[in-house]
Amino acid sequence: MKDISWDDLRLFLLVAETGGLSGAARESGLSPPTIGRRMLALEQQTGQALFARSQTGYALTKTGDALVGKVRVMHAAAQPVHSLLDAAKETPLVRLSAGTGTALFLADRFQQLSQPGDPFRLSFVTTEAVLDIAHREVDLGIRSRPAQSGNLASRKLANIRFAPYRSWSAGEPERLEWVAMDPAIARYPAARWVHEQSHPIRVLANSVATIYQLVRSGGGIGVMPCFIGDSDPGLARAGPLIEELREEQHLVMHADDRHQPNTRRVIDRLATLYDENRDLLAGERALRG
Amino acid sequence: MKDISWDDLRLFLLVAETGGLSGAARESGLSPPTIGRRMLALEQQTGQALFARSQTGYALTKTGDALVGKVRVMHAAAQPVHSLLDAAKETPLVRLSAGTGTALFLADRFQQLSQPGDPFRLSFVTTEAVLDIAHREVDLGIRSRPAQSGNLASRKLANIRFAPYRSWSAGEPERLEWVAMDPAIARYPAARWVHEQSHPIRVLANSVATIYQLVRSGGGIGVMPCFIGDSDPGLARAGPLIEELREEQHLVMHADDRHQPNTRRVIDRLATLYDENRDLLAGERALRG
DNA sequence: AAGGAGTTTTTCAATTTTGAAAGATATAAG
DNA sequence: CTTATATCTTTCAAAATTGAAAAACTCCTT
Repeated sequence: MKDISWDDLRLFLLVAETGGLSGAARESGLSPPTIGRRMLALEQQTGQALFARSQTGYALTKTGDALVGKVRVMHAAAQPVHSLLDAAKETPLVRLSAGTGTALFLADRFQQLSQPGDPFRLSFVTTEAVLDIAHREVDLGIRSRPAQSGNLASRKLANIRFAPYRSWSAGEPERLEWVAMDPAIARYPAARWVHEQSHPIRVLANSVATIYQLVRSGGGIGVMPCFIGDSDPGLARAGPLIEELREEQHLVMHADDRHQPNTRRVIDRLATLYDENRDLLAGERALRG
Repeated sequence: MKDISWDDLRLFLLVAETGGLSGAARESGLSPPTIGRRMLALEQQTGQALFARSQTGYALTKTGDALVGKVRVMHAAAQPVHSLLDAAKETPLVRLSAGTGTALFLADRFQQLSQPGDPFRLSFVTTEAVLDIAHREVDLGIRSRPAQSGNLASRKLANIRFAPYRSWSAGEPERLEWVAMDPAIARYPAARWVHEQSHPIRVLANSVATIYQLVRSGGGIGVMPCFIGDSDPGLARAGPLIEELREEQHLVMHADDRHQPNTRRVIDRLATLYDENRDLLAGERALRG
């Protein structure tokens, strides 16, 4: 395999955590010479020294130090794989995934989505990551793009506009610096836009909800969807609608679930909610400018 | 290696995505017979049929379907490993990690943490996951436990109390159902507490911030730290402080960073902020009950 | 200072994995 | 219906990996 072996990364993590080959050997069931060789091969393949080797064990280099943090994340992501085989019994849930910004919007109107007497529970999965509906990570997802693969279906919910916002009490926009998404994780045009201007950036965040909170508390100007900014009387627009930033929101579902009663109900309610708020989503309900 | 090979999981993902052995072979550089064998071995090791095999390719079984979603998450988690070697140049950041609930508290008081003229930028990493400070995932973390490993240092910030909250406008607490953390991911006592009572649960969420938002919009009663609930005039306590739920917050840092000027500054500011809000954090500043 | 424990590295034979080639099968096109 | 194409499975020899054993080294205890 031309790519770096995931198994080697896993061994790397064990060596790093135990501080040597013997410890990693105990954990993995492989022999110390095998592990030593694979770490050497990993270093050669990557062209990076990951360890400072000594008779008493392996210490991480600076690069190794940085790498181990990222491999831990991988390791954490592998845990659900193991859990899968202990498949727990299912409780009737409808899992709805949305980004943190959209979740703010939905939570405020939650009463329309989940009602007393419903024969299911709604589970909000609030994340900036895109979870896989085709493979049942969640049941429904609110996405910026329609379904693309054959076993997914989607329904367009709305057009979304963006504008810069500031706290109403924050003073003159010209004096304010900006709140931005961390460029290392900025994935959408709206997340990247600030970095493409020459605005001074004061603070970074890793989610739309955090940007909203920072702006709300006077942290500066932040770009966010109008449905967030225009819903909060404590915020004011700090400039016009941003023409380049137009998104759509689509409700994506597994095609097999469209007519499943509980999911159907949530779908219909979402459609109604979005319909009633069409102008807010489109940036036509500015409270303050 | 006694555990399931990560490389096999990766191949599994390739087979699933391409629909067969040839596609996976093209992507991986391995031969079709090799991949076929490894998938067979994976199935045998796990005791699960992951594929429906045919002359025209491999289709996923239901179990395979469920598994592929989780392997995708692993795959996504592996991306930063690759990025690491293209180490971008560093901009002076101080990365502060906090859970979504704590991030709400900090964002509201952001002006105390980051000030004009600072020679660094603050990067909020808002997550419910515990990021690794020893290995430089973040610079500072607000944790419920003090530092335990030798190369970390910590400083206690506060004692934290919890109470149930409802929206002030939501009506009689006795009639309300509860908003809870999804038990599948509930890690702390505060997240599990609701499930240990006999309260009817109306909706699940995956973060403290989402619980807060849901409660705020009348979704029901939710347990949250007092520093969140008592900071919002729109919320009221729905019962007394919960005696069983007491947490501490500690500021954890890499021992080498304690005296690094930018980090030092953030540390001192956090300490001051927490000191000034000691009573709020301890549940002694109830707005409404 | 000597001995013991623990760790890493090297050597070599055994075991495992791999891919080339051949065979089998399904599907599409003529 | 026949032929061509694409894909998967099986066989076998070559290549790669592995672990046992021995050697080398460091650190700690007596």
